Order: sequence, then structure tokens, then C-alpha cells
Amino acid sequence: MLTNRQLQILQAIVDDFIMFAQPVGSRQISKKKEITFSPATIRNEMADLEELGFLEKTHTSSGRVPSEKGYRFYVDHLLNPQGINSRDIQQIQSIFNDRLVEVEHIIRKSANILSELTSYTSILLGPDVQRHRVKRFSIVPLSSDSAVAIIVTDNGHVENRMFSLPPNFTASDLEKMVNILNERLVGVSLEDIHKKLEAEVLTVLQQHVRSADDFIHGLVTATMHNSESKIFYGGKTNMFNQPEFHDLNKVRMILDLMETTSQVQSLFHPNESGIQIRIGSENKQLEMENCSVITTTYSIGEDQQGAIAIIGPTRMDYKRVVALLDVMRMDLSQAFTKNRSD
Amino acid sequence: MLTNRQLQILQAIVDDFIMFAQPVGSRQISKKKEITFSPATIRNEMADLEELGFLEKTHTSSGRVPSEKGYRFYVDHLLNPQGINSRDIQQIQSIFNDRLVEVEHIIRKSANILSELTSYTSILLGPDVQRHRVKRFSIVPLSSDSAVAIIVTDNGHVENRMFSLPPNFTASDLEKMVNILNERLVGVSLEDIHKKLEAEVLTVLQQHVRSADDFIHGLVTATMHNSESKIFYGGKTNMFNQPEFHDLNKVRMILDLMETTSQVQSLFHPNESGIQIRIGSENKQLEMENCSVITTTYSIGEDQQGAIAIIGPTRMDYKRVVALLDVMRMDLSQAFTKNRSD
DNA sequence: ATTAGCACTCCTCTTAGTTGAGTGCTAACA
DNA sequence: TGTTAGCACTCAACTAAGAGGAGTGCTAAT
Repeated sequence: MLTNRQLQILQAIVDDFIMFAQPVGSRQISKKKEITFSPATIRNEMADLEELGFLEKTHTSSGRVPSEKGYRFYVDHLLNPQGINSRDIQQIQSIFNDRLVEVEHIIRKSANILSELTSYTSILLGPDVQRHRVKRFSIVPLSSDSAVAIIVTDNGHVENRMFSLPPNFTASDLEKMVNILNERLVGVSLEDIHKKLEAEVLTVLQQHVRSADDFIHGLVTATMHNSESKIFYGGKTNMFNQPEFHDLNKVRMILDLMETTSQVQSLFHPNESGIQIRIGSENKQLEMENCSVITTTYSIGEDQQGAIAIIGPTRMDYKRVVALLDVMRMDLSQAFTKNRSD
Repeated sequence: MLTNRQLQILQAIVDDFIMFAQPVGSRQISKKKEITFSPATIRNEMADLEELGFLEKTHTSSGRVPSEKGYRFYVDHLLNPQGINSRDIQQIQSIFNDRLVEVEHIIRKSANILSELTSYTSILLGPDVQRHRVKRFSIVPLSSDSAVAIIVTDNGHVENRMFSLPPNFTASDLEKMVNILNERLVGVSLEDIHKKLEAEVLTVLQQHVRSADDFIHGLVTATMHNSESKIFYGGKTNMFNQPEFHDLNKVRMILDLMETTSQVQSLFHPNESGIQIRIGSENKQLEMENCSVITTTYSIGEDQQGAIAIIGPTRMDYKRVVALLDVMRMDLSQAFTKNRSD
């Protein structure tokens, strides 16, 4: 158990390092007004804190730097939630100023504002399209041998896919088909379409429409690799500002990671609620060794969910980011559920 | 006018510098087998070439480096077109292997393969959606007060936009509306929809559908900011490989530029045909001082056009990139026009 | 228990010296 | 007259040595 004084010193060190990115020494700490004891005392405490694993030295006679354990303790116990200033709130509100109807626009704008306010990189996940339900299914023929299948979901999302038509496929065939599909698929979620098609609809179609096999096959494969939730980025190059990322290789690895959808998605932890903080190697990705990732979720409508992530150095301004994310998630959730009941 | 020997030396220097990224000296050149004269002679010629502005020195006693004028001369006069090897061609062909129907998939894959083959960054512009023509217009109501408008174009592209319905808008209103819109809009290109709506359709609609004003207004604004052609990137971080981009600031500026749609679009010169090469400051963007951009176009269907750009250092392997782009544009054009007449 | 004092560490910056690649010029050569 | 060998000179890049300074740990005094 840490003494009060140790807590105070640990906090001062982490705060200072977050601010200046320089190893912090005992004198530096002693100058702060909330600190009442001498550099020598601080040095003793620092030695203890180091022994406990909360601090590290870069070399024998350097100042101290928080360890991952130090950051962890800091965010768990020393992060007295603090409001953000009104200018920040104003900026966030500006997202909703221009009465944008489309979810996508709002999210895109949110990503940009978040990265601006934090000066880190933001990633926003849109709603999970897989859980939308089919509102309307339609097919628009383009030529004698190709057509576009369109699915509109209850949330107004539109999925579309081109496919080729079997030869001698008539307009009435198509109509029958669309009718059958609408009867059966409306209300089914996108993730279930594939199953549903194979289990029920396939046989019905084969009874009513000739030469449908090819067609169905195309349709099934088309619905198989459905699109995942869209990903929006803000401030991709913001990390260049951070002194810890003056290393080309690190930056490159992170940028590359952000191009890989699956990697990005594994940054999120949709099952946990509230705000999650992963510090350095707590992230599964090796590339993220020197990064912290703060994530949270927001709700879209009744049962949809989106997610937000902020990526920065482990020396991240946790207090500010957590506060900002908190406001953001609330505002987004509110905007998207209000929208719906409009 | 340059002598034969000067041409030979200039070519050797540019080739060498492209390969090794090091200032090249007279000895280095004299060792090449196609060079038959001594270092001293080469030094004299180099001095002349420098005076003529084709070469530069990094300091008094360094080897020579091609100037922008040198590169320009090189690509204009010394770039004997050379085939690419069969492995490259095979890789390019692999884009078309898996019978993808969708333009978007092919383009996405092309961007990746191009960046792999060149080890530079590739940017592909999809077809210019603005010039597609409306094939079908439809509206799907989501709730009592909102709906999705969907436009399917002759090329199978789907545009959709949410908008709010005026209160007391009935299903039959909607049907009338959709019928009118289809009668008038089918065959109109997306860029003209806006005009057409205002000029003709507006009055007709007002006659037939009550309380349509709001609706039309929404529709008009929705069609106004239509989406531009989609942009696909390949190998965004490839430039990290180039020694000239070991400078964080340069990389950052270029990456930032690539996030700005308007900037990216101004890299292209759609009116010129064939393959364009912009070297260093020939690019309008300041950020591109140290880059060369090679662009070309490919055709999609009868009258659509896409574009390709490769961004690399001025010390780019022009010969290879030009050859690759040439194959690529042909293959893409062929694939997309074949697809259509299938 | 706290703190002033002090020896010690080691990073960082500066200066000086060395090396080597490459040039330009001159004079010899074919 | 064009080509080339030879040589003095330049300058970036590397190495070594020394000075300065921030910061520590320990001891002894308060």
C-alpha cells in the first residue's frame, strides 16, 4: 500500500512526464506548489516507487519515467475525473450544428474533431451493419445478363452488389423472384440472410423460377462476404507530433496496422462497457507496444452500437482523453437515438 | 545539343542514382561495361553537364546527382521503353483471375498490386460517377417521417441518401412521386440531375403531389453534393522505404495531402492522354517538391474513365513504372470494356 | 523523519583530428 | 586535339577526448 506522500509524488511525476515528455527529477517535482517537502525526501520516495515497479530510470543518473505499471496505477487510482473546458464542449457540439441526417457524416466529423481536440489519432466504428434488418430487397436489371441486388435496411443503410443473370431470364422471372425474396427476407438481419437463404428460400425459389440455380448461387456468395462496420479515421498523422514517434519504423508499423481492417477491429472490446484503457503491452498488437488505446462505445438507435478509439503514446493525456470520450459517447448516443424517434 | 558521349554519361548517372540513391562519381561510372573512357574524361563531361544544368553536386567534392532538368531530359529522351518481366505480368494478370464482377474490387486490388510491384504509393481513381446515367430511381420509406432515395446507374453504381418526409405523406403520394421521377430522370447523368430537377421536374411534381415542397428541397440538396469518384490507395507507407523520405516532415506532408480529396484529385490531369510524368516542382503542390508523380488513365465501359497515379521520389524508377502503368492501363481498360459487353 | 551537502554517474555537446571518396587542374601522351 | 594519369585540394563522415550539467544515492546533521 502506498503512503499518501507516495501517491502525491507518483501523480506529480506522471502528470509532469505527460506534459513535458522528459524524465522528471526530484528538484522539478519539489518546485510544484502542492509539494511541500525537499528534493532529498522526494529522491528517497522515488527510489521506493522504483523498487515497487511504478517508476523507471533511463540510465543511472537520469530522472524518473513512469513504467507501464505506473501508468496503470495512475489511471486506476489517480485519475480524478476532471471536466473539460467550455471551448472543447462547444467544438463537440458543433458536430451536431448543421442538422446532418446521415449517421456517416456525423461519425466522420466526430473522428476529425476528436483527433483535433486530443491531437492523437481517432478511430470510429460505425454501426454494425450485420445486425441491421432487411427493410426492402430489390433487383434492378442493367442489361440482359447483369443486375444489381439492393438491400435497404431498417436503419436506412443500403447494401448493393452486382451479379450476372442466367441467360433467358425474363422480367417476370425477376419479379417473381423479388417478391419471394421480400416475403421471406424482410425483417431478417444481414448476418442471418445467408443462412435463411440456404435453409428456406432456396427450395421455394427453385420451385417457382426456372434456371434460378446460378442466380441463387451468385446471390448466396454475394451475401456471404458482407461488409463489416465502416471505419473512420481522424488525425492519422497526429502521432508525428509526439516525440516518442520520431522513429520512422514505429510510425510505419502503426500506420500499416491501421490499414488492416481486422487489426483495427481487434483494438476494440465491444463487450466491455464504459471506457477501456489499454496501456502499452496490454494491447495484443506488438506494434502497439508504445501506445495506449482508449476505447468506448456509443449507441445508435435502440440496439445498434458504434465504437470509438483514441490511439496515442503511453504518455497520453489520459485525463483529458477520458473526459472527452465521455462527452463524445453521450452526445453521439443522444444524437442517434433522438434522430430515430424524430 | 549534347554529344553522344554526354548522353551516355547522363544516362549512366541517372540510372545509377536511381538504383543506389548515392551521388555518383566518375570512377563508379567508368566501371560500367558500356563506358569505354577514363574517369578523367568523365569528370570533364560531368563538369559540362553540370554547367548545362543536368547535374548537381551536394558539395564541392561530392559525386553528381541528377537535377530536375536532368530527370526531365532523361524521361524525355533516354527512356528507351523496356518490357517488364513475366513475373510482373503474371502478378498483374492475377488481378483478373478470380472473376470479380465489381469494378470496385478490381480497382482496389490493382492499387495494391501496383504498389507492391513498384514499391511506391499508388492512387487509383474509380469511374467518374458524375457521368453515369440514371437507370432506376426508387424511394424506400423507413418510418413515417424518413425514407431513403436510391439511384441505380447504368453501370451498376448505387447512390443513396436519407431524407425526411413531410408529415402526412402517404404511400400513394410516394408512388406518384417515384413514377414521375423515373419518367423524367432515367437516362439523365448524375451531374445533370440537379439541373433537370429544378428546371422541369419541380413544377410537375408540385402539380401532382401535395406538400412536396419540403421533400423536393431535400432531394435537391441531396443530389447537389454528389459523391466524387472514389479514391483507392495502395502502399501508403511504401515511401518509408525510400531514403529520401527518412524525414518525418516530408512524409507527414505527403500523407496529409493524401487525406485531402481535392488535393489528390489535382494530382491528375484527365485531359491529357497517354502517360504523364511530373517531376519534383513540376507538381503544383509544394508538398510534392521531392516527389515525382506518374499518371495515366484507363477506360471503363464506353465513355467512363478512371485514372492511376504512382507517387515516388524524384529518383523514381521511371522506366519500370512507365512500363507497369502501360500494361496496367491496357489490362484494366480491356477488363472493364469486356465486362460490359459480356 | 527530514534535509543539506557532496561525491559520483552518465548523457550531451563541443572540439579536434583522421579518413576517404571525389573533384578540378595540369601536364603528359596518342 | 582529344584523352588520360597524376596530384593537390575539399569536405562529409567518423572517432576520440574533454567539458558541462542534470540528476542520483549516500552520509551526516538537524
